[in-house]
Amino acid sequence: MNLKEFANRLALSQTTVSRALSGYPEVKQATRERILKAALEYGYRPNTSALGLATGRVGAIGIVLKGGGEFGPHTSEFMGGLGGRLQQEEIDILVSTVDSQESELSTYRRLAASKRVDAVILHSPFLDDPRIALLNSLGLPFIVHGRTNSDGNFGWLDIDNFGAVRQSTSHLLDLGHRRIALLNGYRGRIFAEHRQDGYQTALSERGVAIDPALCGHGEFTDEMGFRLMQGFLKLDERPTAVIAGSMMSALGAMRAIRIAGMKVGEDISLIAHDDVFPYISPDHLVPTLSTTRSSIRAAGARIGEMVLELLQGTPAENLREVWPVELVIRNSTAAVKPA
Amino acid sequence: MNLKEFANRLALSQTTVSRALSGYPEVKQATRERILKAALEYGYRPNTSALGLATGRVGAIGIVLKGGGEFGPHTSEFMGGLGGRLQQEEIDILVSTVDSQESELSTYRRLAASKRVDAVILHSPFLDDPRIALLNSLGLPFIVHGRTNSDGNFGWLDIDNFGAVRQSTSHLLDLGHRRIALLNGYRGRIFAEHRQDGYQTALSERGVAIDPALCGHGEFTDEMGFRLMQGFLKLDERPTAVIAGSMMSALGAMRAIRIAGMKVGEDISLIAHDDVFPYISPDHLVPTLSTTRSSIRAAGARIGEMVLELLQGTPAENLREVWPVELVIRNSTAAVKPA
DNA sequence: CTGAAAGCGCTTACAG
DNA sequence: CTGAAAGCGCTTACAG
Repeated sequence: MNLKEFANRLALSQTTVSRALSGYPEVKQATRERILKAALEYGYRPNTSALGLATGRVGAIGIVLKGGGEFGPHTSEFMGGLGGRLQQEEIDILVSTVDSQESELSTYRRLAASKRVDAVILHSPFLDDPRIALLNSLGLPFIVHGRTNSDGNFGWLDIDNFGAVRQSTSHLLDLGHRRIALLNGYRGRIFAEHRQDGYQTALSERGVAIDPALCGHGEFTDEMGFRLMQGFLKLDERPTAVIAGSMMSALGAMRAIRIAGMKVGEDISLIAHDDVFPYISPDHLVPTLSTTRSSIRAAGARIGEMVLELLQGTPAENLREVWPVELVIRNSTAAVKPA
Repeated sequence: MNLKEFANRLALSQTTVSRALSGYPEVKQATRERILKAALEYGYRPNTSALGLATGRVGAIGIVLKGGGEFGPHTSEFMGGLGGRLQQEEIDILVSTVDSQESELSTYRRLAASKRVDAVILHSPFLDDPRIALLNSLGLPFIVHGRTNSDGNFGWLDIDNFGAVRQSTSHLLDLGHRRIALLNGYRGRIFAEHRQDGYQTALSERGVAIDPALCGHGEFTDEMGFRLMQGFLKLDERPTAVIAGSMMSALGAMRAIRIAGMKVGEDISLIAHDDVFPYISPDHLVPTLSTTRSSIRAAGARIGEMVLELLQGTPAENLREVWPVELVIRNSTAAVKPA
């Protein structure tokens, strides 16, 4: 059923019906109520394409994901939060899959030229990120999940990765550890750089030298945590403590430690960054896992809100947030064992 | 830039330009080439909303996810495959988040009434699924990932869950196991019922009684695998073998087994269903893990293709596939230890 | 092979 | 408070 037919049934003009449905003030209360009730009854909804043509707004927010690796648990949780917030305004998420950086850029061009979305969300930014300049030149509104050094006036939300790892490293130093390994993301990604900085800052503050052999880089998966940890354990002088970038890498690291015949929280201390996955809680591991905690789902929800604010006219420079990260001590961390 | 302006620059009519871009045959080859080249140069793309209004096709496929639990690794992999296939036709995935069965149904009504998508993908069907009847009555084309007993003419793709678990159970029986536990999904979901049937059939074939205490139900997560396995290990007569529903539950089960001081592949045999996650390979576990294998990413890609075929007019009854599942023996399965 | 024009289903200035 | 009509940017029957 389209507006014409729906208005006819009510013996009203399309104008009045449209205004009532859009919440415009100049409709008599009684008329509005009658229209709203009928819309529910007949299941009338404006055609999105027509609405998009007439208003320029399509009610969808875009996110571009690399088919290979970016459909993971972090993205899922983030999208759960994002979608949950957008759902309240009946805005959907448009996911475009790409297989390379190049096709990611051309996808933004496509989305902008065809006016397929009202805004996009950029994630996992690099130190200097070409996507920023592109989106600005396309005039496609966006919010960045993370930060970047790239020029441009845009909103973003990031967690304090620097502070998180600085805290966890300091805590391990307090416990007497000096050989502390870091399971980090790939270099070039801002969050990984920030974590590296936090790690190095904490070590430098105590005059502990940095050993590059203790810095691993990879995806935040069980398998990568396992493999990197196995590498650490093979070192002549193995670490006595590890900081894992995610719950997934922590699980992998714990497997490697156990298989090597050692105990987490006794032979090796472990702190993980916890993005708060509903299906894997640090309290239910054995031993319970000390973590730096920040809900990526909550970040997704807040970014959804920021996009809505952006589209309502809030200037991008007012949409910038750094979320603090909390260190939660549990049983996976202990004083270093005397040699 | 819109069509009018683009056509003006080329000194052609909108009609000719539109036809050239849509690949209609009645355009002179030279003209078409000139238009295609210019479109690339100027970055012209038809406005999706206008296209949607004019043609009734919007170039997006919908999928509705429950915000709570359905944004997980299985969904991610599936969507990676789906998106990868649809991307080739520049079709995007529209994700709508909901928080209940009820709001899922009303979301399908919204998507249909507002013509927001060309088709939807239904997943994790129940034995008798109200969504089927709704989508049929809405006239919204759809493909089901999984099967259902619900009436209605629709296409679907499913893996042979019955055969998979029947095979793994039989193999464990061949190895002399009689106490075999099953980490299954929630009852009511078709795939879980099929797996249960495969399990029971294999046991019955050998005259082995079914012990309900050995049948666990839950999400396919590390944590759920861990907790259910801990429960099994506390039984007076513990299982000597376990079939895990996913790699995630297998990892959790392995943790529980190790923490209990036992060895996988010696004290307890383990077979997992492997949906083939790129970041967790059964060959890299210790011990390597025997699995029943079927790529959920490949299923996503094929379902993307099936949706495209459906939209091109292939009758739904020609779009039905059951994929066989392969049992791969590795080192986590061994003959039962003499008591 | 090419073009002028109607129509897709809305919103929104403008008029009353 | 309500309505007639232009316009958003395409596609496509119809005419040539």
